[in-house]
Amino acid sequence: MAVTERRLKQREQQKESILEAARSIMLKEGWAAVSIRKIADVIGYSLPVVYNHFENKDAIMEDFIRHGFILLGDAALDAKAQSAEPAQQLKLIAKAYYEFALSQREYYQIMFGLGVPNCDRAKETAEIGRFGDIIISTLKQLQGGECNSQTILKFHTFWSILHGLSSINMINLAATPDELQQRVLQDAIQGFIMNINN
Amino acid sequence: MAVTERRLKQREQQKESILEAARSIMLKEGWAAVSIRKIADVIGYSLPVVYNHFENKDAIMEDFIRHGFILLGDAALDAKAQSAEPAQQLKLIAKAYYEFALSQREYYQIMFGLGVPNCDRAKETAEIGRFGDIIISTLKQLQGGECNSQTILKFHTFWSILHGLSSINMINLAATPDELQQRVLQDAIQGFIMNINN
DNA sequence: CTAATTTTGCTAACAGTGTTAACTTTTTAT
DNA sequence: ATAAAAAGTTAACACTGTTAGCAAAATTAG
Repeated sequence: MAVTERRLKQREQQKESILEAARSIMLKEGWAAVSIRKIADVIGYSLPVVYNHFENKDAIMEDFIRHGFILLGDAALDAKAQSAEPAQQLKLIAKAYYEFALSQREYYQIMFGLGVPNCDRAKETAEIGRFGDIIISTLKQLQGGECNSQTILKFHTFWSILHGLSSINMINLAATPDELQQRVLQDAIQGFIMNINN
Repeated sequence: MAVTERRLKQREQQKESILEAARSIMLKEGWAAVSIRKIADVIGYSLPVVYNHFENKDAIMEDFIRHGFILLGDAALDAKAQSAEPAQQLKLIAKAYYEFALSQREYYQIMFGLGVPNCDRAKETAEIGRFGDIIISTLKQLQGGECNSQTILKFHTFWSILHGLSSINMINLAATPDELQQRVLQDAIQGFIMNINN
């Protein structure tokens, strides 16, 4: 029966339209302004329809977190592709990360904000792993191919530098000109790279 | 008239009891569970009384953010006092910062979470400045007393390292043993100090 | 083509939330 | 004692997330 197939397709489209509605509200008014009723209003269905696709509002947010990490991973991949040299790749990834954080504030904030209630499994999704793998593979190349136990720690450090500079800059916005901040970031990454084989 | 003085004192006590109630709820159930009604219930007054002291719920949060930075500043001061050598002071401050972030999760999350709606002036309070000054003064000593334009940038970098490692660790909890994480932090600070006069 | 069944969507409600207006009680000052 | 001011209360408004119960539509079976 092709009918169930069509049904599934329609269901999928409906789900997608829910996410699209939520995304447009979020980008316009912030995540706090996203409500199930507004979503239902935008997609032209009544309120409980949303619950056919998402168990609760948090589930929608988790979807956004996943999507955010896909976008971030894509940005990292694009950056990495612009060079063949691992060290240079890391610098490009750093730049891309910083730009993602500042240009996609809403995404970045729900990805790293207090949205995480209890270090739940939402943070250990495949998408977060993909992002990590992109960077870890680059680190491996820089270290000469082998993946010792230090590599994961180095990744941790690299990510911390990126997140720290990005988020402190988001909080202290306009305190430091963007150009200077970019230099600070590149300096920090340079130091990180030089110290990669300590 | 001593009567108005007594009144002011009672008002102040009432305000303090509101904050105390909010704090106890927050530490037990998280900031999201704090509601005006619960606060009113705990302090034994009706709901609008809270609005005699705080314009809205965000004002209560801002008070917590200020308080959080006082606690963080105190922790930094205590750490700094344990040594007379600036370089060692920075390491101790770093350790204290990390410990504050992990032990006072609720505070740290509202201080740096998505609680910041629009980079409002809430972030440029005296308390945040005090925390910054504690570290900047240490950096100045390390650089030989003068406060050039790089100092503020160095502070920015130092803070970013602390925040990055702390918050990434909060998100990826249990991914890396605490002891290792502490070593990574100290390594990063060591590198920062060695590079202080670049 | 009709009848039964499943799917789909709706209305309405519950239990909360922040916030404010209007009223009552208590306290103070004359 | 009485008028003025302060303090506190109840009750409502406009939202929120979430769910139960019912109506309509689409699909399947006879």
